[in-house]
Amino acid sequence: MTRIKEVAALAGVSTATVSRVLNGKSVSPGMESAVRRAVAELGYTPNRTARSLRRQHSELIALVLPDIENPFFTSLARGVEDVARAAGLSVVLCNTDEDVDTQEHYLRIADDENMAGVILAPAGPSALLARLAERHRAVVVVDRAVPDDVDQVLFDNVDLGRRAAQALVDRGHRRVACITGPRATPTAKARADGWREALHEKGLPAPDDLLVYANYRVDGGETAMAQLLAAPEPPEAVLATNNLVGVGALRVLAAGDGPHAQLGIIGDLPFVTSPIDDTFLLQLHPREMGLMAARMLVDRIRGEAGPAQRVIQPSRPVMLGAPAS
Amino acid sequence: MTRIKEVAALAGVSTATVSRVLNGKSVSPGMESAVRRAVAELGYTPNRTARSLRRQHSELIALVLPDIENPFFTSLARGVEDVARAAGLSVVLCNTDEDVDTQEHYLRIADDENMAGVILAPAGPSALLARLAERHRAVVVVDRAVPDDVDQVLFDNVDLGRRAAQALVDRGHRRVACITGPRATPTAKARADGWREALHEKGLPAPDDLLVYANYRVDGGETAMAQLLAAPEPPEAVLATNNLVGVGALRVLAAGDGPHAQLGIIGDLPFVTSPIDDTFLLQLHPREMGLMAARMLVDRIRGEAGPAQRVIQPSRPVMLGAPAS
DNA sequence: TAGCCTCCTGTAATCGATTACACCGCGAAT
DNA sequence: ATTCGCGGTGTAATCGATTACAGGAGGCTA
Repeated sequence: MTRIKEVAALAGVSTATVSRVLNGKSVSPGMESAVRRAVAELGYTPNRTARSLRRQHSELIALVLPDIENPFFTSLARGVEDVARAAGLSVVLCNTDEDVDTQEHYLRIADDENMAGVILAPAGPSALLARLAERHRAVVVVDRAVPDDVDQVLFDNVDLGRRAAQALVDRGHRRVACITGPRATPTAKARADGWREALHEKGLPAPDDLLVYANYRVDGGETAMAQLLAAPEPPEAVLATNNLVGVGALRVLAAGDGPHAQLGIIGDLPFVTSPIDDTFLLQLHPREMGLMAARMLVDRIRGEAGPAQRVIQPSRPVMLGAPAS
Repeated sequence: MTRIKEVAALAGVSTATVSRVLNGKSVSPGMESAVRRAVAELGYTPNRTARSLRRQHSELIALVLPDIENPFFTSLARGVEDVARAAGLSVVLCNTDEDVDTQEHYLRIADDENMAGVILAPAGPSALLARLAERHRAVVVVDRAVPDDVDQVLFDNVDLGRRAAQALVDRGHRRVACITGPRATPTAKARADGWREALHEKGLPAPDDLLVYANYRVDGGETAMAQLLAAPEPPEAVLATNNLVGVGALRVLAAGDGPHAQLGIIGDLPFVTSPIDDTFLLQLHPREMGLMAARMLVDRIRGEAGPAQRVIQPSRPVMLGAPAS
């Protein structure tokens, strides 16, 4: 591989001058063109490890996600990637599998690699996160709130739950169930809280047997939906609070060997193949969330000061197909 | 952040000794325990940038993919990630969007960052790939063959196409269409070749109007399927040669306002929500492919010599639900 | 007891870039 | 004509680890 010394030798200048040309510092025109010619001839690109060591930060950002197989997070990753690429940064993708230790492991690596910044969708509370933020490393948290004083891009989860449940009630349903994520997940709890509030506001009961905590995956949605439909008095409508759970619920409905129920889903419904005319979708935009988070991160990396921001990402209610009679 | 000097000072030894303890070189028991105590007390972890510079390679591997939103590739990524993590490596995920220039850009970065290795699902021919391999950097190509002399993990695409088409013919269909990927994609062409061979072997015609080239995405499958079903003499069965195209085809069938056709899909059918009783699935295992590729890469990083390997990944035919009458 | 070998240990070189600092030359100001 | 200032340049320090090399202590052999 070519080194800066060889470029300097070929151009007949010092390494300092080569470096200055490549970093846009002022250099006399004659030398500049000599350097550029040498760079082109040798196909030189600077070694990023050496640069990172000297500059004390690399051109990498870490994107730490709970589940890279969930399309919600891959869309988010896509958004981050697009902004990062435009800013000359590369994305290191880390999968925590919802495990806090793994999360801490990757945050530590991000630190030890002198990465320029971190975007984290937390699997749980993190001690390292606060330390990173304190030493003013660029950090943005997405999707799930943390108490720390860092930039965050979030949904208003209570509001999401409320609006989705309201939409189902407004279609005339009185027994509206809710399938949400694990009890320990604040996001899941908040959306369920919204569901409960909406029912109460409409003067409807929200009994415990209409609320099911499931894992936030397809099989969780399947199990929960089957359980709800098998009840002595099945619900008229069901709210699934995330996209994978929604897919599971849709599968059970599509199998069609139980009572029917209208479905509401909070999420982005990727790769659905069944007709979903009668489904209410409160659409989230993970890609936009990723774009926003990455922009904020890039601003911080560029040195933007100021207090930590909390950005609430909007969502869009969509009715798919014709409403139920 | 803690530096090795501070650890050395606290333990009362030289930095060399600290480094040796951390890298498992022999050190006297007394010093070793003193160093370990100091490391624990300060919470020291070595700076990876400095280590990479000295060792001439980092603990990162690049995974360069054409489309991180395609579940096929996210499953593959998941497999790579699992092996990498176990080997102490982190994965840098790069999305080429099927663009060769972007691909070269990322390969160059992998080189400039002194990454330990690269796993590439090529969007097209690459000049850098050969150069990396020549300088015996660890490289593994997945999913799409390249002519270069590097390790590859592939499917036998002609065979996949043939077996899937055979299965549809064996169910009694005579007009079997094929939706494959872009004409320029060798994988797409190979699977279509297999389809053609199967029909010919069965003494059936494989006319051009039964072969549709689509983009390898959901909308490509939708358009192609709609086109096939709208033909004056629609096919009795349709083979979709990748999972996203299959999703698109399924959507059109599920909408149900055209003639019916039996579907065959080569892929891994993620997140499908419609009943797919009558669908033949030739199941691919991208996660296994990722595991295998990462294992081969790790072996190479550890210094394994020997000629470049070509591993053919198996697939499993699955009939979903009851066969058509 | 002298000579050698082994095993640790510390000092300093090294990886490859960026950049602080010193210095040089030239034009402007006095 | 001297001084000052300034833009441009090169030399060498620097980032933080790993590791080549030199040297010292101790055990073993002759």
